[in-house]
Amino acid sequence: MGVNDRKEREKEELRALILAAAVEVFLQKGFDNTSIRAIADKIEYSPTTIYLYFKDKAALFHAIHQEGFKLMFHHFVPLQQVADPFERLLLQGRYYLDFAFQNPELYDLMFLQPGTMEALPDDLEWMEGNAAFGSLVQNVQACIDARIIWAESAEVLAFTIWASVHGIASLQIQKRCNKVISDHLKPHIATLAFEQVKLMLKSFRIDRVPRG
Amino acid sequence: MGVNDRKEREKEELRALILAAAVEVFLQKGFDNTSIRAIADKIEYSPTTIYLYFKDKAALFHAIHQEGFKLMFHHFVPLQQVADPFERLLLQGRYYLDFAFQNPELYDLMFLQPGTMEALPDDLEWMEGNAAFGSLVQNVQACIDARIIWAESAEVLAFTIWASVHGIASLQIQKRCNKVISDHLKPHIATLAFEQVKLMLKSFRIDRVPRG
DNA sequence: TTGTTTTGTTGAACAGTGTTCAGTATGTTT
DNA sequence: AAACATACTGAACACTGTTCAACAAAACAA
Repeated sequence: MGVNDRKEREKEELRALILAAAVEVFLQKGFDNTSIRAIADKIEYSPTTIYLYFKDKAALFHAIHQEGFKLMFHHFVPLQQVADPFERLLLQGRYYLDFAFQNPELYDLMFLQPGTMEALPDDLEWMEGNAAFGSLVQNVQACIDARIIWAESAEVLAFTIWASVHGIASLQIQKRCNKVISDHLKPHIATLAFEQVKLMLKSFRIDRVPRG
Repeated sequence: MGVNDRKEREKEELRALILAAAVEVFLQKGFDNTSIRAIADKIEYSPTTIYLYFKDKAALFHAIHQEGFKLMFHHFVPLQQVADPFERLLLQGRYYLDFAFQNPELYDLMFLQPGTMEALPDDLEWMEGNAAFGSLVQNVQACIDARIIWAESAEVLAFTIWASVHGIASLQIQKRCNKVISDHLKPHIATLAFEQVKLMLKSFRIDRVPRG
């Protein structure tokens, strides 16, 4: 049935078109101002049509959130070229922050908007998040195996690291930094952020020496 | 002019009544489901009336956010009894996490919702945030002065600490933890969180010794 | 080539939202 | 008692997400 094949292809294309328009509107107008009608207008379809390809608005946003992870993984590709585990861990921190600062709206959707998580049922897995966190755990484990870092549990340490980096990204993106940090520090928040990550990661090294 | 005094008092009372109802609805129904009409219904006033006491919905939420900080400062009062600077710092981390875990909706409004910050004009200060962060900087500075901790800048280190703690709270409240962390760790996230804070703060101590 | 059925799309409507403005009703002052 | 000021509200506007009956076109059957 060549006809069905073509139809399926067309259906997939329209879905992709809707998703692309949704991403565009989302990045341009932000989370709160992204309406189904605005997306429909952009591709010159009726708002009703969108509901034939996505269950509801939450499902559509979940699809955008998946696109965000695709972009993030693409951002992480160069890491595989780095042989030294600790260097790789450091660089992963830097890339993570880079991604967050360069794509604040996407980062917000991926890690901050609660609605995005409530969209997927309780028993269903958060595949994208697991994959991202899993790669961090792996890198931490590599550092432990190479006796560069000591930790009881790679997962717990990975979580600590993730929380720290995410905390910085979150405070910046949610605009809590600019209102609290001294003026002379503001221009350097991005570099400051990475310095913090370096400092933290180094504090877990076995060979670290006391300061002072 | 006893009449004007009374009127002013009544006006203040109604404002407080609206705010109290707003907090109640907000804590009960969550951010997205808190509507002006629902608040108006609760106190049996017209929705229009609310606009006589608050410029718009953002201003109302900003007032709720201020209430949240009042509660948080109240939560922090016992800290003043702790003489040892490092103990005080540790305890501040614990109390911060306690507050976040016990009042997830309020914490969300105070530190995560971006709209709350956009409500106050650019040139205006974020008083509540500055006060909270300021007290952290003070405690860090006290540790530095007592030569318990070493740091180039108390402010930068305070920011690092805040980011770490906030990161944990954020991941938990935005429900990113449960989808990523192993099942056997989930019941202990609260204690785990504080262990992380302890670990991190201890890593800044001058007298710390290398592990392994 | 007809008639039938399936498929893709939509206009109109519903219930809800934040917000505004003309009007009312009440209390205070002259 | 008349004039004024104040506090409040009903109705409306322009949005929002979502649904459902209607419709056109394409695919299939005869």
